[in-house]
Amino acid sequence: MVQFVHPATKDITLAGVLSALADPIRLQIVRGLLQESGCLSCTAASPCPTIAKSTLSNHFRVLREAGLIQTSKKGVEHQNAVRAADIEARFPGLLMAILQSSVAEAGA
Amino acid sequence: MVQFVHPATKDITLAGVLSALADPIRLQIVRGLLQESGCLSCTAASPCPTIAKSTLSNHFRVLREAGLIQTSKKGVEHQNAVRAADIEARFPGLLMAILQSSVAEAGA
DNA sequence: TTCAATAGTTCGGAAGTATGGGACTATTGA
DNA sequence: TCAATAGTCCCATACTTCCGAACTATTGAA
Repeated sequence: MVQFVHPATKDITLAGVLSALADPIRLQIVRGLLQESGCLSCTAASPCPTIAKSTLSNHFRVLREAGLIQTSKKGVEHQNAVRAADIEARFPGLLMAILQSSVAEAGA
Repeated sequence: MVQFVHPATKDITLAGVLSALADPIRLQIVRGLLQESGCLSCTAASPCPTIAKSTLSNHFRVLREAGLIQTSKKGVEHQNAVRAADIEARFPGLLMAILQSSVAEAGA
């Protein structure tokens, strides 16, 4: 049975998006989610295995509250997906610009 | 006599840019600087007169360290300018996307 | 049904960060 | 030389972030 949990924020704010993605770990989580067809459990989406579970949970909470991801629960796992369409509707071009900058930085 | 002070960061990082602009006051400072032909003193660029001088000074330090602005000293005032070309060279499209999102948010 | 395993959340303390008041520096103009 | 102005520096308080430990919820097996 799949059910939505932790309903994501209704109103996505710019400050929320920027401060959420200002953290390199959260940015990598979002990048990972978009690459992997957009659905991963929390631990699977972790960019670094040494991060404490509680810290990771906190990062996902921040991403949810910023309206960047939506989480549904399937069995014991949580499935996380980027709300790409909602973000694009609210702030056209923003997410892509940030992700491209992230690629540019990694490539440098 | 004009002289450069507080040399701005050499390497502009994405995390630095995002966390600097995640603060609404700093984002408004950058918007204000770009509107007013890009040069304003610290107090003139303050979006809100009730902010403490020390807090404002701190915001400008963050913007400088993120590489977003350059500060030169002319007499008793500091002149601040957005390093638009440097930012564009490092992260094409990023600053414009953020500023347009800011306008979109304010208009909503 | 009971028990263990797994996935996340919540709590609390330690460490880091932001805010603003007051003292300080530097420049100008009287 | 003195007062005024623009910013910076320092410090105390308040707020965040990180992690370990305890907790909840779901599944699957004995």
